[in-house]
Amino acid sequence: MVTLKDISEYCGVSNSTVSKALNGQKDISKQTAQRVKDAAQKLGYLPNSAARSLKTNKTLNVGVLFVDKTSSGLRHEYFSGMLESIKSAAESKGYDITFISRNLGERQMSFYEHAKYRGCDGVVIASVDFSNPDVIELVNSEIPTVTVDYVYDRCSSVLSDNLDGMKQIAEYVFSKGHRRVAVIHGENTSVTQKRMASFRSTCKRLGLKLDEKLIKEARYHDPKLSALATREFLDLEDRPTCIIYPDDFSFIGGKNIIEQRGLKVPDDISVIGYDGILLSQILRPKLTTYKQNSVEIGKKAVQKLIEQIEEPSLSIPEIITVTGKLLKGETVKEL
Amino acid sequence: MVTLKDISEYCGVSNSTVSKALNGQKDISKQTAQRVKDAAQKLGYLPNSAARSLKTNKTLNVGVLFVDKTSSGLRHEYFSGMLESIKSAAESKGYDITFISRNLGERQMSFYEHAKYRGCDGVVIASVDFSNPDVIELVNSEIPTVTVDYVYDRCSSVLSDNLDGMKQIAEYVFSKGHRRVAVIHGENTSVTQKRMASFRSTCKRLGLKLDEKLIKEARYHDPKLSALATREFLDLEDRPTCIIYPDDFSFIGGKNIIEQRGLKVPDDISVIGYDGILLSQILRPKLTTYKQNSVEIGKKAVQKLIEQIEEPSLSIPEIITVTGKLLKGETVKEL
DNA sequence: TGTATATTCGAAAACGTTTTCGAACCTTTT
DNA sequence: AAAAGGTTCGAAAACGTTTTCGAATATACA
Repeated sequence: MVTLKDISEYCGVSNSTVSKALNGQKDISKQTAQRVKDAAQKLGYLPNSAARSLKTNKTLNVGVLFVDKTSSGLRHEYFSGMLESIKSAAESKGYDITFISRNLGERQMSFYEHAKYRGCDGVVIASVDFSNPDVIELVNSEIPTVTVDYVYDRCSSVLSDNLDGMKQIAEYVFSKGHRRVAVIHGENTSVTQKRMASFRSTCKRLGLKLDEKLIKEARYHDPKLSALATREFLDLEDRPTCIIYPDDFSFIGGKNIIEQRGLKVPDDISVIGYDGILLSQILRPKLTTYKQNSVEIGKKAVQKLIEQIEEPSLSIPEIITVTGKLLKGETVKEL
Repeated sequence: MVTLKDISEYCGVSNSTVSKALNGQKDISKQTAQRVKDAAQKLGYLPNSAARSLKTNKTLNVGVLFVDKTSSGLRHEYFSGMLESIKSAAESKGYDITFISRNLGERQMSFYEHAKYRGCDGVVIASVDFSNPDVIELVNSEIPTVTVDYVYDRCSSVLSDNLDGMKQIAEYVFSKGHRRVAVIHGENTSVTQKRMASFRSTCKRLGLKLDEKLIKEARYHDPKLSALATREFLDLEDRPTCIIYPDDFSFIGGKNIIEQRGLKVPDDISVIGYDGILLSQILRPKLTTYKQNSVEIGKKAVQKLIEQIEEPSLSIPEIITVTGKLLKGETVKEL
């Protein structure tokens, strides 16, 4: 292994000079700095990150908390897309990313302990149970954190704009003349609450009264439950003219029931999804859906986190909202 | 920060005694060991991994090389599933995982340099361009590596059993009486070569001659290209009775064309996919497909890698093949 | 020329561990 | 009672950096 020492001996200068030259300190003359850099290049020097972070207490490493409670975690395109963008945003800033989990080998540890042990400079928290005490401990610790799609008091967060999403969906559907609009929503989370509040307020604003019978709970990313709800809707004597699904993937469950009944989308019934996954744009008829900007969300989360890490005094907790875009497909009929 | 020193002062013993007690060295008496452990617990001690790995040259950290050449990388369920299982397998052995990329901040570095800088004890390589010189450099370095779905000379690899996969598919299709069977395959990789070799040899073994016109190249995870190929097949005067797709997702492209022509699966034409993604089992009719065991693949890759890390002398390069399973759906008609 | 100021460098301490080796003590054996 | 062996512990070095502070030299100014 090539160390500072090798370079210093090669160049006939001291350890500190080499270190300073390589780190661009300006109390080293141009000439020696260049000489040192050339030697480093020639000898194939790589800094030892362990030694470096032992000294500096920085690791250039951010943790990612991604717990797959329903075990669909990374299989969900919203999250895998976000992860990719977290990864590339972090890389471009010189940070690596490491997954944070609850235990290492036999050793049981909390998320906080794990992050601290691994020396993460900060942690992005996404796709977890935000009521988990372990998560709360991490957020309240001295380690900078940014949450995605959930807001804690003293911690920055990046939110997909669920208010806008549902608003756009509702307005679009209503503008197409639909009045009996059913909604299948996900489990009771803050995301779901926002979407439903947005739906209700949009109805109210437009002076449309909504039928509580047309609202049913299912689960995100669970086509079976959405299929059940769809069946119940179709069984109503006064069935809805449009069904809003909790997400694109869940819609597939509903689609099966609809086709099984011999009904056609959108002629017999209109549907609309949420997420804008690749599949939604491949399906025919093309699915009308609200595309969440998971790439931007991941990017913003990392940017805010790194700002907090590098400028802790200047950076104040902030709530960043990322809006998506209504993708007008072919599944909502003009009435 | 609580360090060894704090514990040693608290207990009135030396640094080394504390270290040895916590690491279970046996030249420390039961009583003092327990006293030290209790103190560590009480003071909330966490070892400093940087200091530890500076000394030991181990990091308990494995790198994952996942380059999204087509940028569909982690969006592909095969890979996101594998990543999840890599993650949990590594965790259960006490290792964290870190993504390895080509550059950190402004600093350009090769994969090898990155892995070395970050001090990875080993690297799992998947979903990359295996002909990339940077990948080859890493594989030939002193850092233990395991590749997925590709074989290098002196490096262990874990392979999804593409020979078995295509064999099972072909045998099944032929057993259902199909004789004009079209194959759409992915870009020219070792995986594709294996699948096609398997298809050809199965034909030969069964004494069926295959029509080269019924073989077309598309790309993995690209429904548009598969749609094109499907159209060409359907335009043939003597069109195939069954189409084998490169993967389940690509099939959706073909499905659109088929339905657009007013044809029905499986009555008018049979189809079969590859991968066994969640979607395939939700679709109606349920897709017949070969489910690759991505979870097992990830797990085996990590196990082999850690074996290599911890027992370098005992561990010899090995090629591990993981078979999948034919999921008999409803898309292949009995002729 | 002498003094003040910049510039350039190096010695040494420090970060928190692990590990070697020897010292001290205790137990057993003869 | 002495020797031999085993057990338990600590001093100190080492891992590869960064950083402080002072020394030495060069430059500027009067």
